[in-house]
Amino acid sequence: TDHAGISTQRVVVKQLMDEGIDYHKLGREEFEKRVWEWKAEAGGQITQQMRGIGESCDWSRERFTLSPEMSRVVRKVFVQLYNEGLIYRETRLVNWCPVCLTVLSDLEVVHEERQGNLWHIRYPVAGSKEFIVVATTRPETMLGDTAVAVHPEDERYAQLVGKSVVLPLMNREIPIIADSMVDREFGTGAVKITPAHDQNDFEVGKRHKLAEIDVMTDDGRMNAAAGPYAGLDRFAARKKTVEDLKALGLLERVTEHKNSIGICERSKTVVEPRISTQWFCAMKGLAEPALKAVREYEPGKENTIQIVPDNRRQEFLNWLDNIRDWTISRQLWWGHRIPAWYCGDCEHVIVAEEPPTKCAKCGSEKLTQDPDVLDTWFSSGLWPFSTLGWPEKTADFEKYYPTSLLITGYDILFFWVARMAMLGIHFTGKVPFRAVYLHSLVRTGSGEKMSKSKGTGLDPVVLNQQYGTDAMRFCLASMAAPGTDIVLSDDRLGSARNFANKIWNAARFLFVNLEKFEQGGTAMEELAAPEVRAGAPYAFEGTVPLADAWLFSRLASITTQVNEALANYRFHEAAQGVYQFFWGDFCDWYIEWVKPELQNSNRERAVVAWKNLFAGFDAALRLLHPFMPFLTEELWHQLPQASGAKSIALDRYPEAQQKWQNSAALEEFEMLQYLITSVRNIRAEQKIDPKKRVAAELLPRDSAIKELVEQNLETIKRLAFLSDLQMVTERLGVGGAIRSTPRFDVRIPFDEIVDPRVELARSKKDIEGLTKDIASKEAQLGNDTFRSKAPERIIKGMEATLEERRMELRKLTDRVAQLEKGIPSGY
RNA sequence: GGGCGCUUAGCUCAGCGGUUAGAGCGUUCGGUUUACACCCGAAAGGUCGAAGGUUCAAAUCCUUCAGUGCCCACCA
Repeated sequence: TDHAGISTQRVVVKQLMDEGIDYHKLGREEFEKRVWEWKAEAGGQITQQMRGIGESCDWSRERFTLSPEMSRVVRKVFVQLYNEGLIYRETRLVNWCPVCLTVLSDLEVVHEERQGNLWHIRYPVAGSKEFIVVATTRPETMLGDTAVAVHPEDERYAQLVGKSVVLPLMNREIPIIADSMVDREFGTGAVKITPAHDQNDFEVGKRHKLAEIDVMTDDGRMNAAAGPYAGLDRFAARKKTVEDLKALGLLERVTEHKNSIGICERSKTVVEPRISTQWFCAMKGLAEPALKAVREYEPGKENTIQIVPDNRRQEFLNWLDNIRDWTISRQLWWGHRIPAWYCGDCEHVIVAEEPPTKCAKCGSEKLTQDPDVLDTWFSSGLWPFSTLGWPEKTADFEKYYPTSLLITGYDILFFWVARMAMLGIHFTGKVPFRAVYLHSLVRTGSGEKMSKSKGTGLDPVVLNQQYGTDAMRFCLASMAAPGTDIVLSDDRLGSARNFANKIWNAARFLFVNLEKFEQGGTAMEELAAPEVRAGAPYAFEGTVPLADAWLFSRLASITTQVNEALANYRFHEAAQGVYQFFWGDFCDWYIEWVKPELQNSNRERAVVAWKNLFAGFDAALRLLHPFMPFLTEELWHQLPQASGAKSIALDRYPEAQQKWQNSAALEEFEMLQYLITSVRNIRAEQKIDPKKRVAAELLPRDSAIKELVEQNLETIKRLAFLSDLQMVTERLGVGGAIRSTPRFDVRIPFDEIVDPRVELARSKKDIEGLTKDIASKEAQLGNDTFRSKAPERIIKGMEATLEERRMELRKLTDRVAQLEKGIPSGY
């Protein structure tokens, strides 16, 4: 964890204020003590939360940026950068927060488009009755004006350049100068120059050697230099100056103007550009190698960094390309004190890791340390190596650096990731991480960024209580498509909770039935599938039951799919894959299918069923474990084969087994699924009494399918709720509702209460879809260019389906004709 | 002013060159089949923002446009 300089200081300052204590009066040392006390509580809370949501960390390696060890690294790094000339101290115009009372880096200033005004003010030209009209968005800063600038080639003002104006309200004479920075098109083409309060003006001031008159205090009020306005808040001063100008007849007009305002990221106050002496870090040289490492990334290439998702990579490169120097000092008390001392006698600056006793230049002992601290991100930027014991060549450092992966939100790509990349490479010569995964941010229902101050944040602890930690984790993972943000909804969370519940219930089914089975005298251990841990299903010698072969084949593809998704940081695909497998395949089909087998009076067969059931469940739990750690860990330990193992987290993650792939079983099982679904569909469509078992007829078109159905007849009858499934050899007539595939037709005859009109409507609708499809396929296959250019497998596949569809269409057309001709009486 | 996204079923979103476009929720119909109603079974619902273009083939690639969101930037 980092010490979060500004935010933490703000919190504690406020806390003190509530107690009626002014932190300035408390003094630095006492204040720091208070912050440490606060940190002891809050810091614990954060790691508690992390544990609560199931983050799996090596907690023994927890580090804090302000610890003595980390602080030592910070000083070492600072001194080295200083000696290399990369850290320097300078007076320039910086971003100042009048509430936090500190300088801010460019990144800590967020820009907001706001509706403002453009005030056109008359500045009287000295010794004449003329005016020059300037346009400004910040009239209060005119109190610090030291010139008026026009464009050198602007004919309108050419004769005025070199003359001066009398600054209204202050009655100070200031020059009219020419500078090409002025945009002739904007406003009046004449600009007031306030070097102490505007970046552009500051530069103009430097070029023309203008005085810099700071008219504000550090907390955003007008100071003595503002004359009669002294003491007024800057916004009150704006109002007052405008009123006074108006009274003097010097306000020509006011127009509306949209402009972007810099806001302090923490306090949300309008940031004030202010002249100040600060410490800076030169970035160009540091950025270059980091830029190279990211730009030259290729899989496997040494010392490069992969950024995921890819579009963030371009963002990263653009930012580093245009990087500007980093303001690293902060006027705070909570943080790493800058290791610089000033000599009270000769003003020499000493930068050292340890406090010096006397001035290196004049020997004076009157040394005072710089009161400022470093930007929090300075120490955070050292994280990957500072935490591993650098600069010592520790075993940890040797082993874990460069780290493999950094996971963080994209909102701190520049703040943190870029700085780690730059500093890591600079100090160790190696990239700090080989890959960066930038995850989505969770947004509110209306798509806004969550905000504590607006109260629109979602508390993970509350969500955990409402839905369960596993459900929340699974929900987040399943929605984490890279490149888009997540809008958490109750619906989605609810469905994840239902999933957790489903897993729980499936387990309950297993264990309840296991109890019954064990009473039959089989020991738990005998049901273990020991080879599962090595990635192989146990009961695969000899004849494999179809459903088992199918399940493990499905498992093989899901495992491949999940592993691939994880390797490519496509967590949502992984989560959705396991969901589908567990609920759709394992629960809805497999468990239902093997239920009777589990209590089969044939002991041997029952044992096989149990072993495979456990093996499948085991694999599913393992696949699910990263998403739902608590539930899976708990359930896994109850499985027979888990005995002795420490933790599912420490056991192996499933790898796809080639030998489980079984396309024949897949195809056969799907055929039976289709058969069962067809019957269910007819039942539902025909509103057959759900309590009524009906008899159906089946016309198999080849002996293989006939055999297949015969072998699984009892299961099919059970799952399709049939009293009988009669094999027939003759073509099925219209006397019922029919579903067809190329390999079989199935029919429920009319005497089982079937309404021919429903069947007729259904057939007509099917014909419509088929006709359209056939037409489009025929058109494509009839196209010579398609035939010559499209790949063979596409053409072959399309031809085959076309043939099937045509056959189906013929059958349907026939049936419709017959139905229309002779709907039995009574309907 | 630059850059990056997004626009697909009523809602929230996947899919991002190939054979009748998917999920969850919602909706409709049916259900006390000894794990689960936080459930089971079945179904309806989309000319994939608009217009052009590339291609044998486009939701998927390109261009323009229209909405919308975000990031970056020193237009007073």
